[in-house]
Amino acid sequence: MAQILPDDVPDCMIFLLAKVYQKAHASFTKQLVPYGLTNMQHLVLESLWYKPGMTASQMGKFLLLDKATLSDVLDRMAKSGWIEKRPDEKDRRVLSIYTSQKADTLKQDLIMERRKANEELMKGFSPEEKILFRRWLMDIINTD
Amino acid sequence: MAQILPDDVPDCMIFLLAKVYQKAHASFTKQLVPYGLTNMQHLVLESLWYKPGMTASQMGKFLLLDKATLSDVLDRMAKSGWIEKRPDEKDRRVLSIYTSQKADTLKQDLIMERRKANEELMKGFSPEEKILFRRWLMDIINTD
DNA sequence: CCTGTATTGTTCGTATACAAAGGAGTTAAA
DNA sequence: TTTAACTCCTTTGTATACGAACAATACAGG
Repeated sequence: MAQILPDDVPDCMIFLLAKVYQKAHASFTKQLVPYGLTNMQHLVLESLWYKPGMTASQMGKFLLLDKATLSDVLDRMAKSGWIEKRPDEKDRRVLSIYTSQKADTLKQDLIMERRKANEELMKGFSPEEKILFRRWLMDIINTD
Repeated sequence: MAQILPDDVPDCMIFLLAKVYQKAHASFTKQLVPYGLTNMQHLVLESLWYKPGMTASQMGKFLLLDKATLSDVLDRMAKSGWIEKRPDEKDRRVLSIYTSQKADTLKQDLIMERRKANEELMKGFSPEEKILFRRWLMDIINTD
């Protein structure tokens, strides 16, 4: 266990959160290289498996992401064959998003990779600590 | 307190960490608008107040940031007058970075803004919980 | 039916992020 | 002292992120 951060630096939770996320993100990114997926693209697939046929707008609300961000991500994923955008017949403004066959074939593997990433990240925590830590993160997100 | 995240979504710590960071980042970004600074630029200033005259390379190691990322950030900050890059006379590869007068004038205000952001983010936590939460974040960063 | 308002997704502009490659400078070893 | 290896910073290419402006569409009220 390397001591990367000294203890006497100015106390900044935003910095610590950025670094924890950076670490988790980098680790999961490496895990996903064999699949040719990014972290964000994996997240989109999981969200579609959770709620198939979501519109871009619904997905943005679900994943708390700006529509501009999502627009680019979905565009790349459609081009690389991970998802399909189907125009809605009732409302021609809307695109319903579906996972592709290619994505569905890898579903179990990809879900497993996420579980592995979770375990790796939290491996120093006891089961009780994991639950409390997760609870605290949810609390921060849901506060205000 | 709005319930943004339902409880039955797939368990993904990376997503939760991303959202917690996203929230903290967005909040601090708004706080910094009156100064014309970004979150990252504020971080660079704080690091320079902690260790004046750091080189870009040292700062990258200190802030755990890629040199390519930092190169752009420092360039923008030099152009907008927040920092000064001074070539090192001993080693001409190196640039020593110093805060500008303009930055130093606002030092106390800017440090106060960070403190305020910390408090706001952790306002639902007891003092003991804050300490434990911070400890856990540091542990994750320092593990491996 | 028609007009003002709201919503959906795209595009633009700016700022992170980081891998990889490149140019300039330094150092160590032969 | 020459060269191989290393270090520092920049540049390029790709992927997030998000505010703002926009075109197309939908809808509510008059």
